[in-house]
Amino acid sequence: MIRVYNTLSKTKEPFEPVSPGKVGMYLCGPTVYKPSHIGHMVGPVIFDAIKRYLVYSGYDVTFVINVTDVDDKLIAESANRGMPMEKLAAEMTADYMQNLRAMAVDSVDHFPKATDNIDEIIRLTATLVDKGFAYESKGDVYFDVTKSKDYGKLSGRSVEAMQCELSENIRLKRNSADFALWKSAKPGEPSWPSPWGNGRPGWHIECSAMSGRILGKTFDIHGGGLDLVFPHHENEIAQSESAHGCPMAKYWMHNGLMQASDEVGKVGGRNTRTATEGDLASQEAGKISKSKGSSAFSEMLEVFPGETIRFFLLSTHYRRPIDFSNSRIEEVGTGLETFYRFFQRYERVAGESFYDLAAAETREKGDFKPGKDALLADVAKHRQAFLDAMDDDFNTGGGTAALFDLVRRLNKFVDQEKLEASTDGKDAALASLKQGATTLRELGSALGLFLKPVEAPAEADDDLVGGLMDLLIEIRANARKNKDFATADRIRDALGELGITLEDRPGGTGWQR
RNA sequence: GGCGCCGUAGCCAAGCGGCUAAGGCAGCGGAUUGCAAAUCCGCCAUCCCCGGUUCAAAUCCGGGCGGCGCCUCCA
Repeated sequence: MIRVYNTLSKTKEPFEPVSPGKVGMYLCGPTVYKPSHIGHMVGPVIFDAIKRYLVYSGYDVTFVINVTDVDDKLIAESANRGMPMEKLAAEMTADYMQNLRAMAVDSVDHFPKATDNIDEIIRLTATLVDKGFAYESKGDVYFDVTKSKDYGKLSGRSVEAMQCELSENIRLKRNSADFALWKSAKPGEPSWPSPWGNGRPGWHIECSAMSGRILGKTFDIHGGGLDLVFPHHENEIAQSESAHGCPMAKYWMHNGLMQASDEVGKVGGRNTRTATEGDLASQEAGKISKSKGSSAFSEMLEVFPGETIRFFLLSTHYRRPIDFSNSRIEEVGTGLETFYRFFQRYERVAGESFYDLAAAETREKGDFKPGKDALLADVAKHRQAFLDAMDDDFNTGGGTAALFDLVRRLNKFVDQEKLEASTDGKDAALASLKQGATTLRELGSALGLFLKPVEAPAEADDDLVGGLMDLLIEIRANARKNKDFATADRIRDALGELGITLEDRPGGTGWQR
């Protein structure tokens, strides 16, 4: 039984989809007016992992992330750049998509754009006006929060508490907390014809329109950053539920926000990372936000592999805020190496790539009977620990811990059985190892990890380097055979200075950059 | 001011009333190695403070202290 923390109830609830077996999931995506920063990746990575885990658990999941491509910020930025809004939006959307790919976020079924859904937005707005929940005011249309009896139920605010003097520019509204569904166009602004004149959608309405169109009036999971609880999600609820007369989403899930650690910029002096890489995020401590500014995520990807950043994001619970710093990601990367080294080890021992293992795609199929096999008994135990953690509100931190336990157990097995020296007559041990590795692949896949080999730091002359390395290793092997350790160590040390590490293993010498 | 979150080892972090408080990074000791690297084994916390509830609390309640978020645009 999966349990989910619901912001609406502030408790963990058993996860039971509206329609048995089917899950509709909507995540608030970006407003595409600037290149994405790491904060934009948190939600997509987490909800991608959640979708994978739900699919793994046997659900048929439809996952939607919207792209808001018309809004005040877009209009301002495009004017700023002297570029049509559509062109700016297209460029920034492309940047966003590329970043998602790098993070292995590929479980999204729909990326609806606001500008492709203007008709639906107008229809929904008209419905709200017809039903008396919204009113027109000089070409604008506002939602009247006093008409929604439970307005504030998500964020715990009361309409009364939000009342304040109506200032000059919001005199068009009846109450200060009312928000725009439709905004009349000023000259030169992008606009669409509507019953209220030319204009464009307000900020919140596109999510109500698109989630309703694709997932239905009531769907299962609505996600987003904690900062969206108010006003964005509160207003979505007001719009959708007033228009449809039924709950918008059953579970509201909010991820913690990424914080830029104040040590950013100071780390790295010690070893490999240098000061130039120090300000991938804001130099300022505190939340990474638009107003504070932070570097483009694409630049970060030039320094860290996508999978390392993904693992970093998944190594803690999604509701917790995460402090970002380069050193933290480096540490996580060090931990990830343990897995990658095991994959290479597995390939040497088993003669097949870890990435070619056909793992079960559902937890049901992945279940196996360990019998009296001591290794498999432990594998099953760690697998269960992983499932228990994930079932408990998608505790990816606990889940990754189980993954570490699992590799360690597998490495220990390879050591004990001396599989690296020789596998002759060890078919049974190999079979057990394969089952263990397959389980690791199964669980990793459920989080969107270890999907495909990390790209080697590709250098054009790999053949040449490979040939030279073979030669050096051969020369060194001869030296070692002759107890000429001076020569052997000279070779290893010199390579070390070039950033190449030699590993003498039972089966021969290997190397890595 | 209103709403809310957090405080577990040097650092990150799981844990949500009851087994010896997961896991990662760093460090130390050992096995292995010609020496290393990798791997494995071991060591490294009574959970911010003070009260209370309970047979039993890191886990619940109250009060402090210390971080932080939202209330305006934000994933």
